[in-house]
Amino acid sequence: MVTRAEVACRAGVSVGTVSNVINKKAFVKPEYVQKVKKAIEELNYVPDFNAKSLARRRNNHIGIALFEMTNPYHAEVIQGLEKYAAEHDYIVTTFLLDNNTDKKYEVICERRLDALVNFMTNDLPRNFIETLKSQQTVLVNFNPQDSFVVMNDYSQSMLECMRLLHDYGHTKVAYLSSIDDMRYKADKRGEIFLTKRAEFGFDCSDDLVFCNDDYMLHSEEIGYKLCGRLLSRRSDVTAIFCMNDLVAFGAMRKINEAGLSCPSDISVVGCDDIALGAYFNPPLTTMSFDKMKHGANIAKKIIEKIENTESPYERIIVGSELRLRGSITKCRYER
Amino acid sequence: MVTRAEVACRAGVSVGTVSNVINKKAFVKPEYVQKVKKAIEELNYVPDFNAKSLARRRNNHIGIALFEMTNPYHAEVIQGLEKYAAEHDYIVTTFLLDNNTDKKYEVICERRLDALVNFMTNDLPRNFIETLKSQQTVLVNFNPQDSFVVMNDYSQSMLECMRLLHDYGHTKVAYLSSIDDMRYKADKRGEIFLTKRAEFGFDCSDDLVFCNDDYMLHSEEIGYKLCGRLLSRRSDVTAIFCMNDLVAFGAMRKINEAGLSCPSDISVVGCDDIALGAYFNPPLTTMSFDKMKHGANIAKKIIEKIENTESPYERIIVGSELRLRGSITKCRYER
DNA sequence: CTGAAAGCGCTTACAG
DNA sequence: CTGAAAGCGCTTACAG
Repeated sequence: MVTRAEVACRAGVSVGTVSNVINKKAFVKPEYVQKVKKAIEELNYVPDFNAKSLARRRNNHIGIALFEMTNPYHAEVIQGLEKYAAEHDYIVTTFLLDNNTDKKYEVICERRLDALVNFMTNDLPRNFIETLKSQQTVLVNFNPQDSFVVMNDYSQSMLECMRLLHDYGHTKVAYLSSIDDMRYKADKRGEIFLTKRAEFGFDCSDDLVFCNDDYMLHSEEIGYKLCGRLLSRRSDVTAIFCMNDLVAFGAMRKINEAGLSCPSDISVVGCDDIALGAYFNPPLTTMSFDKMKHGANIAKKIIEKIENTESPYERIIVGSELRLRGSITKCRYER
Repeated sequence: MVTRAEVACRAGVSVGTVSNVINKKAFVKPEYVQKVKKAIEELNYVPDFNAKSLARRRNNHIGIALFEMTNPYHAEVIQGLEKYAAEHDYIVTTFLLDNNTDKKYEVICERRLDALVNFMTNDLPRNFIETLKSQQTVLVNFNPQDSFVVMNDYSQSMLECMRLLHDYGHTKVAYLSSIDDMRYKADKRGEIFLTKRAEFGFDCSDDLVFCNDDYMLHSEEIGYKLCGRLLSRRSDVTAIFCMNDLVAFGAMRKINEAGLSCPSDISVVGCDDIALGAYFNPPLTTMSFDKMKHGANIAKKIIEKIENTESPYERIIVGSELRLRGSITKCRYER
């Protein structure tokens, strides 16, 4: 490996000067600039970012805490995030916190990340967060007082969809949540469904709401399982809100296996508009927002905060719109 | 940030000794071990992995070159890879090479990765590869002479499936490839289809084979597009092999939109068995292999090679098995 | 404007 | 077995 010293030597300048031409921080006599560039070219010199990091005490490294990599929703958000980050010389690495988490908390801390985005649904240990804070790591989706908090505002499209189902004559409308009971009520979607369903004339029974109780399950499995419970408890259900598209896929599978049909027997609505939703049969109605742009926005906030500690933590709110597709239709009892 | 020096000071030993107890490389008097551990505990000391990397000239960092993050196939493989890697103290970061690639090649080189896995379908520039080699980066899926090469052996399940379609009375069988003409023939699946279809009595016309010609498209879009071409050219087709499950989803969508039905009009077979395939309507028949385990195996080979340069580059071959589901059935003309 | 030098937080021969 | 010290490849005040 050729180092900066060799470049300096060949260019006949000091290492500091080489740094200055590479980082364009200070003015360097054009003649030297040329010499240095030539030396870099000839030696095929590639700077060592890790050494740079140590000296600058900044890594240009953003971490993402995830439970599973196979959720296309996160994949799209991360893709947008990593794209923006890359344009600003940051790399982003994902940490799977599905097992052996204590060790992984350590690993994350040791890497001295500049920022960590939390996409887990369960809580992370307090001392882990404290260590991160003491390292000045910029946090996303931890406690509001010391991190950015990303909020999806589904209220408009949720209401729009509820109105539509009402107009279609549905009254036995269920809700399947991939998060547990407590969180479900805090989640905007759940809250709106709970508080507004009476207004739309929906049946307000408790047994139309099902929450996940097993953290190890993937969303599609959750949807499948919860829909099974729903059908056995309330065979009169005619429409289902699902907390995300994967839950909806699981529910649709269960509906098919039960010998029923979506949408003619049961309408299904998902959330997040992952790319494959439009490819399903029937295509999935869902609440959509620009996930790539959202990811890029998160990255932007993070980088601003890293490069200017003064910039405040705030909420990042994203709106959504209803994407109407074949998975919902008029209530069968209305025809 | 508390450093190793402070720990040493509080424990009344030298930094070297602290290193020795942390890394367990040399025997340290038990009394000192205790003191050091106590100091670490009290000071809440977390080692700096980047500094360690610089000194050891090894990063414990594996990179993955990807075109898109939303392909669930790669997601699963990467998940297995990252899990194994994490257990061995490596982190893995993905680099999206979908745009601005020159800059990203630089970034990758600057990070001094210990290994890079190539999941791109197009070629990477020679000088990029050369730089990586000069850095001793362990390569996967580059040229066979200087990298591991991962091969999926679909031949058994491919033949099994061809036999089944034959038994079901299909003769107008198409193949949709998400990679271009040249690569398609080199790919095992394509090769087998091409060379064996006569044996199974399939129609051997060229216009039953369609290859992708647009690198910017995602697999599901490719399947949708190619299936459109296929249907307009050969409305008599009764079965379709798709190069992967996403291509199959695209094809199925097109079939539905054309007013046809899968499988009663056209049987569809995918490849890779991504998790959502079983959730489709109809559930997708596909060629399956354990992607997590496969990813873990790649990680294992990589780490062996990093930690023992002598260990040779070899081929990593994975077998597959047919996963029979609802998307294929008897040829409609046979009933 | 440029060079010499200290420093970033570790590891690792090398003496003792 | 342990400590002092050089070194990893950069950055960045500080003189000049």
